[in-house]
Amino acid sequence: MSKPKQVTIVEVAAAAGVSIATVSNVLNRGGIRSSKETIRKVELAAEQLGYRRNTMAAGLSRNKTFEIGLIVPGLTSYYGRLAEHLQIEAHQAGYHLSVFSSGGFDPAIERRNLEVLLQRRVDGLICHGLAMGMESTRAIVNSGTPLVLINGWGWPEDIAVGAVNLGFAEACRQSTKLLADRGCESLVYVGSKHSKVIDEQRRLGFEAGIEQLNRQIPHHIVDMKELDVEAFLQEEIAGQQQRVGIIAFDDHVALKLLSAANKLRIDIPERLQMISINNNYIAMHSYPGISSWDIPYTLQAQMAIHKLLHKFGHSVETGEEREFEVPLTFIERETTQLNDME
Amino acid sequence: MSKPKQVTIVEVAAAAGVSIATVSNVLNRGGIRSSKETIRKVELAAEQLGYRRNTMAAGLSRNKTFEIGLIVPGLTSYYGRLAEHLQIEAHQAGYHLSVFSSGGFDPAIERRNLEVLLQRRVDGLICHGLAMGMESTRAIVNSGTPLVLINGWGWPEDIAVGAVNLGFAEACRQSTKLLADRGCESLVYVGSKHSKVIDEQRRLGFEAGIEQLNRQIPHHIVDMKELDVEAFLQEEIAGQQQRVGIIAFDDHVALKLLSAANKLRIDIPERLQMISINNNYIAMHSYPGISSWDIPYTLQAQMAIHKLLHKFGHSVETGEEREFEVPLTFIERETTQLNDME
DNA sequence: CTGTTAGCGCGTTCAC
DNA sequence: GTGAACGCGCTAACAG
Repeated sequence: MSKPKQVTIVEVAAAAGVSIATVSNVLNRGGIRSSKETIRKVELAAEQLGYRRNTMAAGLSRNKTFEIGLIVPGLTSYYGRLAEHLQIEAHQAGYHLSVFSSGGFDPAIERRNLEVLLQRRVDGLICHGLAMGMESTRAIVNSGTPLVLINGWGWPEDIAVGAVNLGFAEACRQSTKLLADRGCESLVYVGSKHSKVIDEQRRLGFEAGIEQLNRQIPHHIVDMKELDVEAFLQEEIAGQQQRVGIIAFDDHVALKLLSAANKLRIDIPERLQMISINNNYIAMHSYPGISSWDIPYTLQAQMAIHKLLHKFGHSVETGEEREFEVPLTFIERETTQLNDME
Repeated sequence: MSKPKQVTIVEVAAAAGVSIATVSNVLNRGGIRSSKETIRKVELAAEQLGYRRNTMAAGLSRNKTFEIGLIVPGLTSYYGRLAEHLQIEAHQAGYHLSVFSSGGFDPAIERRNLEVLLQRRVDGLICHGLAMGMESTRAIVNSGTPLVLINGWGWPEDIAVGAVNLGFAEACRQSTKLLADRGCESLVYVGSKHSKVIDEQRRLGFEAGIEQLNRQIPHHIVDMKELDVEAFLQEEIAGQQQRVGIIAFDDHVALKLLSAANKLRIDIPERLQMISINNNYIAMHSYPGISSWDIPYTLQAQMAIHKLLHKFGHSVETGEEREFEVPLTFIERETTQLNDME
């Protein structure tokens, strides 16, 4: 069962009593160089017949699709919001964004999605943390399709026209300092190895933060995946008299820690302080509220889209650097606010 | 700056020393009716030249795009996961899914997305809870593109070929009963009017559940949007000696309630019991863990895709009913497990 | 089995 | 200002 035939400009032209070229002119460039009368007739005919322009034919003909492809590891939480904002920015520029999820860093799926997108001849590509490695990426992308990376540090110039990176390292560095200032006598970063590069950035920032402290301070790095949360907290906090500061990979990790702490009746923020990254719904509405680094999605999305538009020849502002760093904003909540500060 | 010219079958044909039709045959139907030798030559040439089939040209030519459009209100949490699963199912059937977010039930954006999708001549459409109303929907969709609704109750046959609906009503009905059985002497449904139809389903289920109880029981319905959570809990629970049962619209709403309850030191589940819908990360990892209704995403996605495939003529199993109801599964956690039951 | 040819729907010259 | 004609890259009949 094939699709019912759709209305084409041929039929509109016939109905309006003009040629197809005229119809194309009117319906395309808003009726430049056409008489008012003609415009009216054409628009009326198009309206009545229910004409809808065929994207494929148009794209084929002018070798431009006005489509941007996005590949993200998933569509939940952070990735989902990013996708939404990118879509908005793309629309605003007259493009539309096709969103593909690579099912959590699966190289095979990622590769297939990339292939699909290139076969559609998208004008540009935005990828979040490529999983498949740059050798094969290069082979695929060398079609001439501009690629912008999000959270891709140190990629060679010949594969990506630019990158928009979140300032995770800096956020973690400052968090370390802040927790130390708040009187934490032991610091730990609870990461998530699964998200390779972005976990690494956080770790680097944490280590840099430790280095910069004026004093020696016990610290270590653990991974949420291989962590018995309650046992960890028991040992880390309940056993000692000091105040411990935790930097959590993101709000999800933070929630787990927080729940365990609540269960163990650990006093927050007296005995345990915590900072997370993402500042999503969880951080805002958990108890106690989690101090967290907010992500400026709009700016991030704008930069990514603008880098592509710039490559397309549109005149838009875009950072000069190939790697643009988007700073996060600290939102303080109860997990770091000492009671006597209220 | 236009795109660099891409390799076409013409060039592959020349390189392989065959005609373009042969190339098309080999590269398309996996080499049916072609000699081994020819296949090898063509594949080699294609490989070396970096040929990549042009989806637009193919689609234009055969009047079929193998593309399915999805419109959801957003891309976070439930919607994001739904999109991911739909994408998987679509891929498995040889289609790909273009995901569009309508920015939280915005009729204008939804309409524009629909328009874009139809201009792309997608083979089918999946929409989650249409916002713009069926009059205008009908006008748009009457292009002959099959439409499957997700969580669309009671839509006329001429606009959608079917619907896949989650059993919210039933879940809420059973929740009501369960809470009553657990000794709750007062019940309240905390909804979210913003999500019209799915809120309504829950409400109906709640009311049905109340009706079916053997005894009279105080109950009412409130909306999270216009709720001072702490004041609400104070009045509802702290002031009385009875045990209160709450059914929350989803895990997000539940988290807010839970946090307030924790803050007020309300004993859960002795004084307050709670059941939510969605069973996402929050329900699983909050403290105490929230009893919640799990959504069978895979089944839901399969049904939706299969309804479309069926319409396309593929022979797949699909429920006979136009509206297929997907049942939720109850996952019990601490918010309803009385201590003496451990 | 392979090649020839006629579209698919639209954008874009050019003449008129 | 308008219309005829060609091309975009590919598929689908047919011929051979």
